[in-house]
Amino acid sequence: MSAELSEMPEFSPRQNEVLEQALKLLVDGGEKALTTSGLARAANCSKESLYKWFGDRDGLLAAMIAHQASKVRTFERGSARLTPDLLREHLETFGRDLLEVLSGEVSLALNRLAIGQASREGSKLGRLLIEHGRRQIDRRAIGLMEAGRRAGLLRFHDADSAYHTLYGLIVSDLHVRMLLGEPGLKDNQRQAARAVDAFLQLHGVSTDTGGAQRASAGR
Amino acid sequence: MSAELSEMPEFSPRQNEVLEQALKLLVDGGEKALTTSGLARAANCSKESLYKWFGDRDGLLAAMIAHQASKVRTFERGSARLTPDLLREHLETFGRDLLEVLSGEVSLALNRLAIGQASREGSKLGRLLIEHGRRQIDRRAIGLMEAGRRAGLLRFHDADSAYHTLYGLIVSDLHVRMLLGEPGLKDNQRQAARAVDAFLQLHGVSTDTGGAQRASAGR
DNA sequence: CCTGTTGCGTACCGTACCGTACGGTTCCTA
DNA sequence: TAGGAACCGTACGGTACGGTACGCAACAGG
Repeated sequence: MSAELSEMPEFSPRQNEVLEQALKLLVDGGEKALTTSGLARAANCSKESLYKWFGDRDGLLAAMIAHQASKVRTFERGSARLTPDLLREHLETFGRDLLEVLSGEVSLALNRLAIGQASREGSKLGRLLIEHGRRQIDRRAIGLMEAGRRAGLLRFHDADSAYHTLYGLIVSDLHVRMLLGEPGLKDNQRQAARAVDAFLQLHGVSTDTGGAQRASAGR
Repeated sequence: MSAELSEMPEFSPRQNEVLEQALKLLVDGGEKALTTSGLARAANCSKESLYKWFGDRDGLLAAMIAHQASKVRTFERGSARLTPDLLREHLETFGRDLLEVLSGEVSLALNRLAIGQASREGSKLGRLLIEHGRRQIDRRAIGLMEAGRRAGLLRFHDADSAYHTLYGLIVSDLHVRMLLGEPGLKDNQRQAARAVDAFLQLHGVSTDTGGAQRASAGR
């Protein structure tokens, strides 16, 4: 689908290469490790080029976010005739993908960066990250919600609200904990399955999909 | 109750005064604004004293977390004979308090600080923050869970897991969004009520507490 | 009154980083 | 082949911060 293809600043291959190096530096060294000199050295380019291309250090950071977001395209499902089991499967896949993305090294590093800068500058990076990084996955989920309702499998007043419920059930406080440095889950699939069970118990139609509830073991 | 009164480093009144100033600087300037010189100037003390008292800049940050945590004592409810309505009320109060704490300026600033430092140094601050800032509130919630089960009002296999479900329903992605700079909710009470509704639908006993479900409007 | 302690104010040092400038090299184009 | 643009590597200036050292005032006890 790809309604509007976002403002497309898009960078040259060489610039993308540099941005990739920048992400690498950021991931395994934190913001402190991402210096213009260090990036120039690591990427075999000159500082002058960095400032010519990205204008500013903040411009570099914004470019990194745009670059990373451009890599995480999520496909809108063609959605061939939803069945209860198919809906559950799509929801679980969504949950697993969400956890996978949120626990990714690059995502964590960028979120840490934006959060660190959130105090000053009116949280420009934060808004950028929410816009670019979130819109895609939100769209996918809400599409799924409404497809489920159209198929008579889900029941809710507000798709956005239902989506936030699903999100909370899947992620809980895990995202913040990982941002603070705790390790992620061992089994994202299991967590997604449990969350979807609960979600369907809340918003699924009474004819439950495939055998009441599943196993629900401890965290 | 206050079982163990935590390791009690505890600081002198003068030191607490300085720590308070440090929090103030951190809150409305971010980490960049919290410099030793700036703190010395703002708190009318000398840098030498800062280093004598806290040893290090990281020591200062840790002291700030400990100091803030020492202010947020949460009372264990005496829990006089739980009724369904009382349980719901306690859960909603817990949810509102949780949202209130998480959206507090100081909490956000400290979380941002710890998250910014999470990459380097093995996320020492992050662990500190989770330990000091979270244990109290976790205890309170889990106590509530188990009291509810003992009274035959809640049904779950694992109190910890149920608590995380409640947490996710209450907070969803709001915490991260606020950390990124977005404003909080207008009505925490409403959000708490909706979360508790869903939670009781999942883990409450069939005899629902007072009239099926309440209103559930859009976010 | 003398002396030791505590803490304030400030000057200072080394370092690191942002941003710019300059010389040299490669590659494209006329 | 000549000219120019883009880029690399590096060096430099300005600034700011962490941490230390020194001078001085207030105050306690003998």
